[in-house]
Amino acid sequence: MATKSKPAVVHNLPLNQILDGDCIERMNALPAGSVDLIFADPPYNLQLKGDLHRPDNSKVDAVDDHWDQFSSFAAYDKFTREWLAAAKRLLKPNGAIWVIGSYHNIFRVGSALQDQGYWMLNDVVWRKSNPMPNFRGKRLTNAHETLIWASRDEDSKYTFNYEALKELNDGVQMRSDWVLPICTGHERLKDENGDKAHPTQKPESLLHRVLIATTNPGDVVLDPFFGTGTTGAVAKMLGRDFIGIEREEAYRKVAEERISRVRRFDASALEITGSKRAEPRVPFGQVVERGMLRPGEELYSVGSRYSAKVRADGTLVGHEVKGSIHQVGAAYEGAPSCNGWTYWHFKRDGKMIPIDILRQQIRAEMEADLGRPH
Amino acid sequence: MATKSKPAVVHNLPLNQILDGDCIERMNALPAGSVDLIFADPPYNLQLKGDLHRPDNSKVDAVDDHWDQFSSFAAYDKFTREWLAAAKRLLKPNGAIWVIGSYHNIFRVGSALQDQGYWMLNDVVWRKSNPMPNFRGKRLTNAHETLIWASRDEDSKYTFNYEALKELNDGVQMRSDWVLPICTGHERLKDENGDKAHPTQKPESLLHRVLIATTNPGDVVLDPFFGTGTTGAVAKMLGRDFIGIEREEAYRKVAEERISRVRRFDASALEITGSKRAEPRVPFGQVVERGMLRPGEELYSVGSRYSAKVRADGTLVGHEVKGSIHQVGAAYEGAPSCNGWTYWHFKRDGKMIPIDILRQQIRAEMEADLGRPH
DNA sequence: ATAGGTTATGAATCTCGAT
DNA sequence: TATCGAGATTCATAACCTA
Repeated sequence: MATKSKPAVVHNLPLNQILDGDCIERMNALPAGSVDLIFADPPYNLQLKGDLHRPDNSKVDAVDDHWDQFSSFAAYDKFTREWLAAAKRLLKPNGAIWVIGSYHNIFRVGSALQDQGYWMLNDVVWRKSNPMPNFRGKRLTNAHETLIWASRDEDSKYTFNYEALKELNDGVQMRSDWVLPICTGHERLKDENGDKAHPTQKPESLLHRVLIATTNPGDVVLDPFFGTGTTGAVAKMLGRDFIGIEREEAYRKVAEERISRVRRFDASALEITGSKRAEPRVPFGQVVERGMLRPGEELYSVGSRYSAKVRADGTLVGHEVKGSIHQVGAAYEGAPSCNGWTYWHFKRDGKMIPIDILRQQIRAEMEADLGRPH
Repeated sequence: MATKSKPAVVHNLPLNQILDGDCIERMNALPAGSVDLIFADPPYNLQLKGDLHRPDNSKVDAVDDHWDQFSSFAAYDKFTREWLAAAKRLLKPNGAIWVIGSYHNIFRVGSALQDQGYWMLNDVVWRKSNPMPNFRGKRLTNAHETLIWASRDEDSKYTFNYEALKELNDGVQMRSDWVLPICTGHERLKDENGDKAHPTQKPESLLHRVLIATTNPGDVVLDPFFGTGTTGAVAKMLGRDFIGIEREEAYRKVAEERISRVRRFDASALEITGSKRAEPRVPFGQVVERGMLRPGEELYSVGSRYSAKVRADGTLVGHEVKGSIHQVGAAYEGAPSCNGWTYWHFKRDGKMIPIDILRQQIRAEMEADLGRPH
């Protein structure tokens, strides 16, 4: 219960500390209307059945911790409504909340927020640049999580640093979808055995954006599911005060140690994120989906030597070959590889036009598009 | 109520028609368990206060239609639960549903789906490449909408064309975030005055992806909030049957006219990349029976690390193990399972050849026998 | 030292038909 | 309805290892 970097005086709040115990009881013991922002990463209530193995037969290290077990939706809803009510009481009138979740729980959380009179400002999609794939090929890769940003009341004058976020986003408005990598490498905290200290540690980049967007220096940020303390670490860096609540001793210990190592940034030291992006990859299927080429339409190689027909899934069928634009081109040419974008042409008004033109159109739209997060 | 392109016989379903009236009543009048997929774009229950003006003072043409007005969350929930229940009754046991929405309503919809026993498969984010900017700078640009894909029951054997979607995405598995432009240009339907015919017309590219992913040709797709008929138009193109329900006369008229102009793609363009799971099963014993491998011959794992001997009944004997090609491979690797077809190799002229080659030969012969060239 | 190849791993509601 | 066994299935990134 240490990790102090500043005396706790205002409202008698236990600032920059990690409280132990149950988050609902702890929140109810704090003074009402004293917190500027709450960031919450509650249990997701995953309902996993058996083990899952990768195609190489290695076992996936699943989230099977006791704190993620609920007996029913009703039990999960009860828990959710109780902690959200405690959170609302704690917020200042102009305070706001962020909650992160997946499709297992976020719809329950969102409904509860609305029912309790929170005012939804945005739902934000964290698009993971490196998600875990779907190993059995039975669903889409679960490549995102959802955050809800809501103010305490409909008429709250919430904090939103529009200009700062615009700067973070190369001068255009920040969108509701954020591309950020998951937490790995040195940032990922390990326990004594070298295993991950927490199964669901969030990346600091995510908290960085949340806190820059919706708090000011000196604000009090509370995290009722503190875990290994990402919220506290980023809050300290950015000159915000935090209050953490975490009932697992092991997590608290890791978090305290972590936060003690964090240095507060100079006011001038705010991070610049200006990584150049490679040209975005455009799947040929998008050309078909967007109706730029129709299923059934013929494509031709240079000189019309070969032709193949477009299918609805973005593959080609030719003479005894089918596959991607690259594969069919390579097969015809007897070559090990082939750039289908420059190889294939379509006919318009008697003219042969390379399909790469269509890719360029799509890329132009993507460029024109507002917002290039990250 | 026309737009027929095929006689309605199966189950006496009104195929390829647009029904008028209330969607709940209409759905309840159709036979239970008769529909493969439901795509629903229900009212979003937007809570707009006054008019919204752009910085140049032009007025934003908001969704303020009477059908989007609900007096409370309770009223919206009641409506949602009623139409979802009617939809569930209509679905075949292996049927599935898609619902699209925004943060105003999707949390209500998601909770209702879970409460009614639908089984969530993915939430999908439609990331708009060209969203409307946020004019007031008080929030993030609302640049996405959310779709929920759920099967009727937890144990439904739902349709998912994994390989086709992988092709659509340039050979890597499709993710849960889809970047697609909003509906504009020629695709956006206009009324007699040149105004948009429907405030929330969805892009055909979105429906294309949904229908390719989760239906097969000939499936019946129902859309209870048909609007201007994007679902019907794309279903017709892709050789699926549709049933539309729409209570607004004006929308029905636009939709009928629109769908009548759509041409179905020919069958060969609708064939998509298939699944290996659908290939006929070949017992390893057939390889031995046909003399492609002889009893007593040695098989080797990759790198010749392990070997085993073929027996006359199509089992293998190795070092202290015997059983199927899969069992012996799994035992050697200490793995929970093993695909013996790709694990084992035989030697010919000093080269190691995977036994899966032999299975492919047998399958090719089986195809030839059926008189189906290719 | 560097380049290149190999291995490890991440909030996951992850098979299906025959018996 | 439960059990059994065939056999289908992965992407991005960082750490580690080898030449």
